[in-house]
Amino acid sequence: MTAETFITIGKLASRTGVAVSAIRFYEEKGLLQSLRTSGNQRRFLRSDIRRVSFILIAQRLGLALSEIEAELATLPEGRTPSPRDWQKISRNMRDQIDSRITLLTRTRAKLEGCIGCGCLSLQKCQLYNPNDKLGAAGPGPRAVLD
Amino acid sequence: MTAETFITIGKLASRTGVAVSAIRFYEEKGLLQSLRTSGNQRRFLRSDIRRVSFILIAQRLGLALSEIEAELATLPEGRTPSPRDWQKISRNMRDQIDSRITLLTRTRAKLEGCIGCGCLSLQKCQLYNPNDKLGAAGPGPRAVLD
DNA sequence: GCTTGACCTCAACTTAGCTTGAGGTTGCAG
DNA sequence: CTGCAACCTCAAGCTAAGTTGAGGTCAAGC
Repeated sequence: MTAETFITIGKLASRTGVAVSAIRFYEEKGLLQSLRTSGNQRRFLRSDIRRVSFILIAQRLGLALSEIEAELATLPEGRTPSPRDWQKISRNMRDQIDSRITLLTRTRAKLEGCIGCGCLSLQKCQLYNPNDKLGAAGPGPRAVLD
Repeated sequence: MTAETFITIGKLASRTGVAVSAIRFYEEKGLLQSLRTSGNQRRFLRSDIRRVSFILIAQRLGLALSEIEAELATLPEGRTPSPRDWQKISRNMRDQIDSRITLLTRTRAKLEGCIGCGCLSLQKCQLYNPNDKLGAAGPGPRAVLD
């Protein structure tokens, strides 16, 4: 017998550590696809384990599900992605990580000279008002560090 | 006339770039305190501008409001915090940033050797299953990269 | 001394990312 | 061929972090 190509939702859940309900949710959101048995049960590809793992890692990096969906959309639908497919997506990921590290490093540098010196309350503070446009229009705390 | 010690909610909002509704919300959550006029309007300390700025910066770093509240709780209530107070909190902050950078750096390193090589779907993958305890109890995708 | 913009409360709504529960069906092991 | 764990759908609920709106009050400038 050939190695089973399809796995149940429960198997996908236990292999990735996410709840069955979360997997259904991801599918609903378009991050996963599945086939159905004649009895209407989902069947996933083994390679979806990797796909879910990727979702988890990307979430860790702070990506929203919608952004993750965009990344995953570059993978071939329906067939098992090749290592090369994953490598490409992985490069994007590394770039995201790089820029997050850069941002954090810069923030840390500013923090040293800013909260430390007590200038945090001044409008000219670089850390929270980098472009001198506070009190701008629009709701939400969007004026900071963008 | 002495410089005004107290500012209105609108002033605090415009000086920090956050919405008035958000400031009320922060107060409700215990991140800010205010006095009231005889007519029941809020009056904040000027130093609350700094406090709100801190909230915004901390949010940027990914802290939840509840965590930020914990940080802020180490500041003196009711009186204007000294530069030294802020320096202390700023050190904590820097430590948090440091550990986030470390985590990202490690994740990047693993990503190189993991998604890149295609092992992401294997249970032994370090990246998504560092301690070999997948399928653990409890809801949510908590088994990954903790 | 009035007008008007800024302020007040309270309740309901929003988005993201899920979980929980009710009520019903499937599929595999014995 | 039966029992029961695992699956199904759909609706409702939850937390975080706010926003929006209704209905009403305050205070400061003319």
